[in-house]
Amino acid sequence: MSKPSLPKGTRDFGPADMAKRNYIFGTIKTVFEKYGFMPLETPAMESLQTLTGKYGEEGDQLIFKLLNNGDFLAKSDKEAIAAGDSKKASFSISKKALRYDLTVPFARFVVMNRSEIAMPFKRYQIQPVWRGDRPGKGRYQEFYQCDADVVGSDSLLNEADLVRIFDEVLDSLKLDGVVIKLNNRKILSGLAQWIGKEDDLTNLTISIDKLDKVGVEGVEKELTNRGFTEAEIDKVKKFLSVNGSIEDKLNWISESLNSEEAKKGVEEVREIIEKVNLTGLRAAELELDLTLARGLNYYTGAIFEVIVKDSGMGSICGGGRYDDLTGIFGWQGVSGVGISFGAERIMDIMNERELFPSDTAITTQVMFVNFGAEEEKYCVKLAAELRDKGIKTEVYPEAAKMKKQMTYANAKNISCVVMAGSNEIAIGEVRLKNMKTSQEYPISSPFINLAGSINQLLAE
RNA sequence: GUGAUUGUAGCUCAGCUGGUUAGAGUAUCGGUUUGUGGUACCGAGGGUCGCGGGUUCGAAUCCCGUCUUUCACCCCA
Repeated sequence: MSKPSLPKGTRDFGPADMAKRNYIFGTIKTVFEKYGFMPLETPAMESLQTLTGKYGEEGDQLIFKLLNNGDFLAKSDKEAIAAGDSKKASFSISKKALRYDLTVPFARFVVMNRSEIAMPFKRYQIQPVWRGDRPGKGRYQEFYQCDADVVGSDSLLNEADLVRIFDEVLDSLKLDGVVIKLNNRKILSGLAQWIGKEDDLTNLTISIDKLDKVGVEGVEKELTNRGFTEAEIDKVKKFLSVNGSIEDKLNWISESLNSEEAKKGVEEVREIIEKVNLTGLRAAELELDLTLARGLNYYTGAIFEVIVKDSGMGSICGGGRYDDLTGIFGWQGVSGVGISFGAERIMDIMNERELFPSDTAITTQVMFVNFGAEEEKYCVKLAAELRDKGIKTEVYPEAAKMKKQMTYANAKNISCVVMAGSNEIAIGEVRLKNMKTSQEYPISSPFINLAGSINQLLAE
């Protein structure tokens, strides 16, 4: 019991991990800001009331609730406890909970600040969220989301910009084989109408969404289990088998589905693609994937998902348009569209492909060997000079054995070591050692020349 | 939430069907080398064998519970 440990599904981020995370987050942030998004942060905890009921039955159970401070038992709902009603009882002992995603706190923020916000409002938010889910590979109870949303604008220019953001971020990170998948919820509603199941859109989309995982037979089985008839399933299969160019697919839908809703979806897709094509994309491929459904029910228009070919990984980004984001907080009719980057998965792929530049790791560039009290004074002054010139510098803090100091420099991957002992100081020079090649150079007038020599050496 | 799986030194792992003082490699520290790291040799420290209970003369080893890890399903980022 004496050894400390982390709670399940959480991690520490050491200096090496932090360097990588900062690199990814920095890239995302830069691109978001380039497109006019502004930063927002909300508290780690929200009122339990704000969060419950927003994520469905299952989601509610995954919310981390915070116990009230003080004598919470005194004010607890004894009846509910006696009756074994955990859910009811929990409200009497918990008023706050950790945020479960960034979208609901954002909606809360928009509603609370509606008089001050200039619409359309574009914000981005990069913060951790918490879910009491069972952890697994690439799944944690605490993880970061990187969201960008636009609310208060129905224009499809927003969708096109978000597609460009996907492209620009992932291209900046040097990821190859990026495919941005696009679909429209209205097309899926049209499909549901066509087969006469407009009331059962949820079951339909959940089943279709699994296509790339379980294949056509799997989807067939899913639909059967969810109470679809053979005739209905045949229509779904026909829909799933449509292929060809984007234009071919869109034409098939307009002609075959005979649904106003679907036609509207087709028009939206055409317009988004047209607007994206005004500039084109740097590297990513834009694809119309009619089977893309995404589990989240609140999407009402465009939906996006981004994958990396040959990564063996699911989607790394997602997003879509939702009408009425703020309706749950009593402000109807505010439409929004947003995207989210899956930073952990992006990091996994980049690690696998070794895409992190070597200089992302933050380390000292120069270390001064400490020979004793007098020499130390000299080195501290010289080190200050180097720091003023932007060189990451440290003086070894004690006059330990040289071997120990060199081992430290080596372990920390410091590329230059400066030695200034009494002999060198007496004749007005220091020795600069290149740790990669073991070569040493005498530097005279170090207060003038040392920084230049180091920069030259670091540039090699 | 369901079914499996894992836990022994800082790290990676041995430890046969229960039997004295639980091992190795690596890392750390010290020395060979008191102004020179990444190689070599010598030596040292470091473990309530995940935690709790049970069976037994005796448990790292068997049984039960619990926590943690990993994997599939469910769901998701």
